[in-house]
Amino acid sequence: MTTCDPAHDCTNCPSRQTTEWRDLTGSELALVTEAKRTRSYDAGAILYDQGADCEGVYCIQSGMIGLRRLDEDGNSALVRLCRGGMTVGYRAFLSKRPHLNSAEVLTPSVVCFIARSYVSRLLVANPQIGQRFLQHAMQDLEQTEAEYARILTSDLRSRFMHMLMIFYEQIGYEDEAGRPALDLPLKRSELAELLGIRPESISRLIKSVSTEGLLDFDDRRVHIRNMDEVLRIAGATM
Amino acid sequence: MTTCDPAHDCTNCPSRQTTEWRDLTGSELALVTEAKRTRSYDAGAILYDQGADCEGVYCIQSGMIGLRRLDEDGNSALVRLCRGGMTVGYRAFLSKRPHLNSAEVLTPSVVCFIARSYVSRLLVANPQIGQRFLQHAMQDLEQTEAEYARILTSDLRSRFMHMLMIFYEQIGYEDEAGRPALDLPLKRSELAELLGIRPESISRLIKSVSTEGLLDFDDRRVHIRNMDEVLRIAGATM
DNA sequence: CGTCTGGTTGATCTAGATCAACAGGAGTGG
DNA sequence: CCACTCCTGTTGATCTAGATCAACCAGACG
Repeated sequence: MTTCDPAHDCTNCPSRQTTEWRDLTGSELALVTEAKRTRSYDAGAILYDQGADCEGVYCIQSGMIGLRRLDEDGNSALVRLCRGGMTVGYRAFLSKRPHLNSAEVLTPSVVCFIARSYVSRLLVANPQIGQRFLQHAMQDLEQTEAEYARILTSDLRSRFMHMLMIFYEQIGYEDEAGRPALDLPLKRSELAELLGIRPESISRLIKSVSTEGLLDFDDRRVHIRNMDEVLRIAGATM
Repeated sequence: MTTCDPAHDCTNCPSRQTTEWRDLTGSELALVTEAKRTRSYDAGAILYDQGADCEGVYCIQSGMIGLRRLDEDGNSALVRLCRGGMTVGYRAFLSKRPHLNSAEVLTPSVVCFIARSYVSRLLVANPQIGQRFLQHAMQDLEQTEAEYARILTSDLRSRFMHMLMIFYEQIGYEDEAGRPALDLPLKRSELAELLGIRPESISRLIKSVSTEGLLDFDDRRVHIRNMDEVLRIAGATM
């Protein structure tokens, strides 16, 4: 399921500049490099379980991690997606309480684990890190609240288009014909879990926007045929 | 619309113990007492507008404030309720960016305003305050994410019951007959905005749970007739 | 007295849920 | 190699929860 690859060195890690670790000094970096455990994970692997105590934080180098929330009745929802350059599991660390979500590997990923004790040490050594965590929390809060407001006011089609545009911003490209395109990193059922609907409804939604000529879906590949209209439906504030 | 009442003194303010100001020392408290502006607001007043720059933070002494988000199409949703002992407007202060929501007075309220410059000074003088703000952000994030997950997985009836139970925890009491009861602080249309539905749907929802004998609604007064069942529908994790 | 706001009700429409069937791979094991 | 199951996705038929539009009612307030 997982393999270990200790070759990575945080000093040159390209992801680090976007994480809370960007302010580390040379000696602190050396500490992290020594402390971290780098591993590759296949899709389906679990970084940590909802309800488990926090053992440390996870720095994503590449791949996609989903934060999943399970309720009492066994319903689950994907509440957040995390990609390379993001740190997950930090909230349980800061709050000193159990994880509220589980972290599931959605696409093959390379992730560095840094144990709680080291993070604590770094936090004491470099107060800047605390600031970065605060910023991270604020950013997560803004994003979640925006999605929350969107779900209360917008219909499904608008939320679906918005989700696609988020993906496009992150991993969009131009196809051979110069058209905007993207390769969805998730399967249909995961898209459904992000929107809080059933997989069947995703199928029908895709079919309807396809027949209207807005987008072309070929398995996970999406070609955007009418960007203006897609953006209009998704809503101005992207 | 509003009246000014400078008589309040933060030193004895009962709300302070639950806010980020709980760690203030004597001299810092004196600064706040001097800096703050205490006012009474009627329902409908606006503390700040979505998109406006942050001028300071608002300490709620009593009453209920709603944070409202407006989207491009003019749809609005109530994304958060804030009561006495809570500080609002702190996020725009921390992020140094415009307010993402507007703050609207929902029931007559007494609110202290503390200008940005003073908050900055306090933040420098007492680093504990920064910690408190981080905790506040983390708490808001937890709450919003929990609601977000709930909306994705639960049906309307469950969310409605959950909302009522939240109110009950905060302002519930026992009626003459010893039954659990509460007085809703909001009008029907505001309840609807919290759930992202139409006022007509709230009416019908109330009618249906009433005829089932779960609850009695008399205008804004609610008597809970079958607490076990209400809790079951609301979901275990309250 | 008229007007306005907040709330309820009725009739109808529609978006998703639900349940069931089925199709195409990808393994897996004979 | 084939037969098998598992997994993912699609489609169809039907049902239901809310939206929508319209009417109406009660109280507050000029």
